[in-house]
Parts: sequence; structure tokens; C-alpha cells
Amino acid sequence: MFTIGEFSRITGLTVKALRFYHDEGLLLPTCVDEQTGYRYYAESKVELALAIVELRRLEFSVQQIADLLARIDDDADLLDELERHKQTIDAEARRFRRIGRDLDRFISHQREVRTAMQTATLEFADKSLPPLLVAGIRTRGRYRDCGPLFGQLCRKVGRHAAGPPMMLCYDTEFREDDADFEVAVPIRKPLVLDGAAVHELPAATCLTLVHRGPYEDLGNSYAKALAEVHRRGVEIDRPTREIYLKGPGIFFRGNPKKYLTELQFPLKS
Amino acid sequence: MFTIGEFSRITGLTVKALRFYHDEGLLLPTCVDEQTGYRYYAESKVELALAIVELRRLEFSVQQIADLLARIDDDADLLDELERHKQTIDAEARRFRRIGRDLDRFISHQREVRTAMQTATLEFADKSLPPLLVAGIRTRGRYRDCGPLFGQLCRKVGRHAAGPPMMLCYDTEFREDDADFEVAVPIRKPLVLDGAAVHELPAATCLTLVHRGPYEDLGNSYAKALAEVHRRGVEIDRPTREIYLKGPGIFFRGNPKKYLTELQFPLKS
DNA sequence: CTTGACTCTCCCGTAACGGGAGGCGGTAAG
DNA sequence: CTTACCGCCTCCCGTTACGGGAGAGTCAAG
Repeated sequence: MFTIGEFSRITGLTVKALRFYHDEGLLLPTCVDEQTGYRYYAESKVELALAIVELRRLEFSVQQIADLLARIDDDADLLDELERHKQTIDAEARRFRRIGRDLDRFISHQREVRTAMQTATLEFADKSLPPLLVAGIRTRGRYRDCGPLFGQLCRKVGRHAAGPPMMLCYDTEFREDDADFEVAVPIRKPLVLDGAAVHELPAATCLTLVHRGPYEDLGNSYAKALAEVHRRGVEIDRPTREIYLKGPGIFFRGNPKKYLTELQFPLKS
Repeated sequence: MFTIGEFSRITGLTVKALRFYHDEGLLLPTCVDEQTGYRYYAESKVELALAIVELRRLEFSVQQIADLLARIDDDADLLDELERHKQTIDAEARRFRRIGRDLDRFISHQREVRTAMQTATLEFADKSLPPLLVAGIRTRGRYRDCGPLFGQLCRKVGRHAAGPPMMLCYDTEFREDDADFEVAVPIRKPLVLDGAAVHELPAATCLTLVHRGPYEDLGNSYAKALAEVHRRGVEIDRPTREIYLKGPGIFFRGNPKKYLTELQFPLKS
């Protein structure tokens, strides 16, 4: 016969857990001293205790274990219960794998933002971009009315989104009122969406510039970029792209002074 | 401005959850009517609410989300936090995969026991068994002293066990006192264990018989099996094997009348 | 004015224990 | 014999992220 402390050291269960299992009727002490209330466990209980430890490790609830122990003889039921439990465990495993993948995407996006933040000192860069599959809604109007369109698009694309949202500008010169633009979001696989077009942006070498600050100041950065294009004597293809690396709609609304927008101008080769 | 019910329908969060987030300072209503206590949410809060939903789906705790939102500007910290979280998520994913595998083994063993139970009507069967890697402790003595040996073996092999324990009998005739036997347990991969030998049982065609009942009655089943061997005029190889499909030590102590033990007699070819 | 739908606060419950207070029992040292 | 200490007991509260429900007040329509 062991006291609860000894039994605890033998089985690895805490004293608290042993008392709890006693209360729940899961693992009864062999005898209890009527005077002192001390619990005593026979050596034969060790095996049961270890079985309980194992079942707990397998994520059975205390109630389930109590049921299993009670109906230990009814083999058919037992198998059913085991298989049901396996289902829920598998579902959890899948869920966590999925969360892991989603977190990975989130983290890599965040990392991108950080590096963009560090290089966003109004420096130009030439990037050679791979082809990019996007879903988009093209329209005519004023740029600043794009908000609701992004809302629509997000709802349509949902979890298929594979990157930050962007705007594609098809005009060859700046227009305030009747601009021809498309709100778009990268996707991983071709989808069929009604109300949104899925198409591929061709690979391109781009002159890029990361704009830091509120959207009202985008004009300055555009001016700088176009000046650089002019200085180099190159020509640009349409559509040009605006990538909203960090803005109000990405995940959190932050300080507009820290918004990051990457401007991409495809160069004619 | 939306009432809490409208906001709930828009965001998919329950009213209870919204009130809870209010209490926790996670998602404050835009304004609260001083008289009535009614909460009102501006449309601009929808985005934050959806972000919170997403972060909750990614298994961030409410406290973590509050922290993230508070220190949203401190990008380095944020990445660290994300990566720490990713670690724990990955650990959970691995844990559940492992549990799934262990449950699978448990279930398939249980299934084996069940089919053995159904065919255990003293029927013989010829099985062709693949080679089997085991860890064992060989000794001389009385069969009934094998209990502590199984204890030792289990502790040494631990989680590498890949099936029910067994006993190998090397004697060519029955001995009570000075038997030459080995307690063994299947393992998946070769291990180095001190105090236990790892070796491979060769593939063999066996005459098998499942004994149902307490171990004291094993003698009857042995007699039947040996009679059958004699009738067929075949010879048997050593060691013969006793597989403890269901007994006191497997997982639960059950009714000895339902113990299952498979006897395997390798036939000389 | 009534009615029904909505909202408020407050309290309890969940699962599986952990932490701690306050008290009892046994033992060893001073 | 007292004191100190260790182990055990019971009882109560705390954890997480809400859900359920009671009892009371509020809003908008008919």
C-alpha cells in the first residue's frame, strides 16, 4: 500500500490529479482511512493508473475514460468509440496543419513588409517578376472609390487569396475622374468567379518604388518614378501595378504614416 | 452605427463574444448609450472584428490578440511573436499526428483481438507469418515467473513496442521447473538495448490456435495442438510462440475467462 | 398602449486540474 | 515536553472563451 505521495511519484500523476480522479470515480484508492481520510493505493492500481495516463495522452476526456473502463467488456462499442475518437483527432491534426500553413503565409507576408519598410527610402529597384495569377474587377471611375470594390473582391475570393491586394492601372496618362483600373488579388489556382475575372499578369522586369505614407501623397512618388523613367529613356507597359503591402485593409488599420505601397512599372523590352 | 445584434450578424461573432471582447478591451463599441447601456458599433469596426475572427481561427488567445493590437507598430516584436506562435502550433500539429498514429495502432490491435475472439472456437489455422523483429530476454526457470521479466522488458522497450508481448519456448518437451524461454515484444526498428537481445524471428508457416480463457488452462490447448501435429505427421521448429493478445497486462485487466492467447507452432518444411 | 423583438447586467457552468489557506497526524531534534 | 517539519486532508478560487439563462429595461411597429 502506498500513500498518495508515493503513488504519485510512481505513476507520474500529480497528487492533485489523483484526488481529482478519485472524485470523478476514475481511479479509486484501494482503501481510505476513515479517521484521517488518508488515501492508500495498492500496487495493483499502478497498472490502471498508467493506462489512464496513456489514455489521457491520447486525448480521451476523463469522462470518456470512465465510460471505457465501465464498458470494457463490450468490445463492439469500444471499437466504435475508438474510431469516433480517431476521427476527431484526425480533424484536429488537419486543423492544426492548416493553421500552420496559414501562419506561414502570414509570417512571410509580414517579413516582406518589414524588408520593404527598410528599403523604402525612396529608392528605386529593378525587379524581375514572375507571371502572377490574379482575380480582379475592372472598372472606370475614380481611384478613391476602390474601397467597396476591394470589399466585393475579398468576399468572392475569400481564402484563396495568395498575397496582398493590388490595383492595376490601364490608363496611359493620369485621369482623375474616368480612370480605367482594376482591383485585383493574387490567387494560387485558377478559379471560376462570377463578377470577377481571373487572368495572368505576364512576367516582366519592373522599375519598382516603395511608397511610405498616406495614399494622398502617392502623387509625389508617381512623379518621382515617372521622372526616373524619363531620365532612363525607357518606356513602360500597361497595366502598372500598385501593391498595397501595408494599409488599412490588410490586417490592422495602422498609422497612415506607415502605410507601404509598392509601385511597379513594367519596362518594355 | 449598428446595434450589437446587427453587428453580430455582419461579423459572424456571437453577441456573447462581442460583449466579452468589450469587457476584455479587445473590440470596443464605437459608443455606448449612457442611459441604456446599449452598445453601438460603427461600420469601420467590421474590419477589426474580422481580423479578430481570423486571429482567433489561427489559435491566438484573446490576450495575445490584445497585445498584438496594442503593439501593432513594433514590427520586430510582432514577427517574433508570430514565430513563437508558429512554433507552438507546429508542436500541436505534430502532437496530434502522433496521437493519430498511436490510436491507429491501438485500434488495429483491438480489431485483431476482436477477430481472434470470433475465431477462437478451438479452431486451428495455418498462417504464413513474415519475419518479425523482436526484443527479448531469455532465461531459464518457471514459466509463471515471467511477470517481472515482462515488466523489465516493457520499461526497456517503452514506446518502440510494435505489438502484443509474446513468449518464445525453446524446449523440445515440456518442463515445469527449468524451462528455457524468452519473453519478447515486437519492435519496428533495430535497437540497442542492454539486458535485452534484439533478433529476428524467421518467416514461417505456423499451425496456430487461439486459446480463450485463463492461463492455467493453456495446457489443454497445448495438448490439442500437439495432438493435431501428431495426426498430421508434421514436425515443428523451435521456438514455439505464445502471443498474449488479450491479458491482464495489455491495457486493462479484464475477465480472465476472456483472455486470448495465440499459440504458434512453426512447421518444418 | 401593447406587443414582440432586442438589449442590458449578473451569475453560474464548462475541463482538468493548479495554487493556496487552514487544519490534522506523525516523527525527529533540542 | 515542546518545537519544527513534512505529508496529508478539505475547501475555495482561478484558469479560457465564451454559452445559458434569469430578470429587467428599451425600441419600433401596429
